[in-house]
Amino acid sequence: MGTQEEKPFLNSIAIHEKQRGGDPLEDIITRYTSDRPPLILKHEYLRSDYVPTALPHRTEHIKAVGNVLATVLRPVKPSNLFIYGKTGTGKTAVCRYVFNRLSDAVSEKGFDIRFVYINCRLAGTEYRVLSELCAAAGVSVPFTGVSKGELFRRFQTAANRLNSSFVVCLDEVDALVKAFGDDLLYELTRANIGLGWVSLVGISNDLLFKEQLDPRVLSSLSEEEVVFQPYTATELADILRERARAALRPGAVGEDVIRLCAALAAAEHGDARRAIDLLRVSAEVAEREGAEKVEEQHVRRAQSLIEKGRVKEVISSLPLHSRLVLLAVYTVSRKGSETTSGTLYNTYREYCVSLGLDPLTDRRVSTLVSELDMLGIVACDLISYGRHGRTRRIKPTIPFDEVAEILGKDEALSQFLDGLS
DNA sequence: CCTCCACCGGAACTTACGGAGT
DNA sequence: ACTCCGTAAGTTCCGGTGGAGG
Repeated sequence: MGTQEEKPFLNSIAIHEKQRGGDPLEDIITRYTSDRPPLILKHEYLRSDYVPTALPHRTEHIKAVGNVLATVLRPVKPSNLFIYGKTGTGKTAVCRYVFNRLSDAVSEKGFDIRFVYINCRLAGTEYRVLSELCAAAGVSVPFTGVSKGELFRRFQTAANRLNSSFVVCLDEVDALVKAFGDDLLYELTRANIGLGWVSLVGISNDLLFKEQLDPRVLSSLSEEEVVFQPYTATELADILRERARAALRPGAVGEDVIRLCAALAAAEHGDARRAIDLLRVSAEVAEREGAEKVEEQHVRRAQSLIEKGRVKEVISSLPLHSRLVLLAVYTVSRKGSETTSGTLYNTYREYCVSLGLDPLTDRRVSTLVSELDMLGIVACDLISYGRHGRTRRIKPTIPFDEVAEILGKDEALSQFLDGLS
């Protein structure tokens, strides 16, 4: 969920393309075999996870992070470091950039200091974070079956034997702590591995995250802190200009398109990742059309494409009961009545009964609704009807047709949509 | 001012499952 | 074959709670 990796936008675009008479592939083939160089020369430079050699407007941050970690070159254990900032402010890119440089410098000097980057949200569990640590220490561990304590012990013995030290970056560490508490962080900050040491670089995009930490963990983890501010529209434009220069055919994007992408992304918290995604998809749209250059209309289309793609992706990966709940939200609100937890649950239960399914409890449905809320496909607020109780009011956030289109693909669900669109 | 509805949401517990180790 | 472990989904239990109506 959340941020998107590479998406097959290409397919959906290709399908929408009108078929003219004759060979439907002819257009495409001539386009791809023509002598004219393609719009996009280097796809990888337009991926948001690519770490460029230069990071515009982040020199100060690179210096700050570098200053803290540079003691590895002595080699002395660096202070633990905490990095805060919203999504797409360059935290990950800066961290990886510094890691790359320092890792080279360290191996030139012949020290065995290993730089490990772990994304806690992608790893998902404490167990998998630990197993990535073990992998960095050169021990392979089973996917499951061993206790966390055992895993930690294996990491320590391996590190001990190698006599090496670690700088571990825990990206999106707030996700880990929210789900599993800060025990692992506590263990790591005081890990004792013989002559070596473990330094932590925690990255969080939740600014209130600190409050969830045990004071002991907090004090040792944030010996040093660096805060990342969101990019402004002009800064985003600089970033996009860099990427476009590296990735696209010269002259393929005008200044107006860069500015537009930057402005659209800046409106959404100055998220550089979104800005770059937007530019990439815009270029892809233009490319597929055989356009000479990327125009404003391509950007607009790319934006709605990204949004639709996100919604579709999220909804179609929902488990059955969540989809039934979602369906109930949209059908009830379609009938005009206000959707409260009670009415929602009743409709949901009817659907379950007519499908021959055991309905989940209201408590469970309540958390499913919260999940849908967090995914942004419904919107909830808590209201009180006084004597008549307190409940959540659940409102749809996406046009009914779009949801109906996606949910309707399921035979079982489409029957409930009949006569509503 | 107090009551009491119709839920919310935290926490502990249960069940099912799949893999490891022995 | 059997035990131990982690994960995921779900249930049971229960202590709140904002505010219209008494």
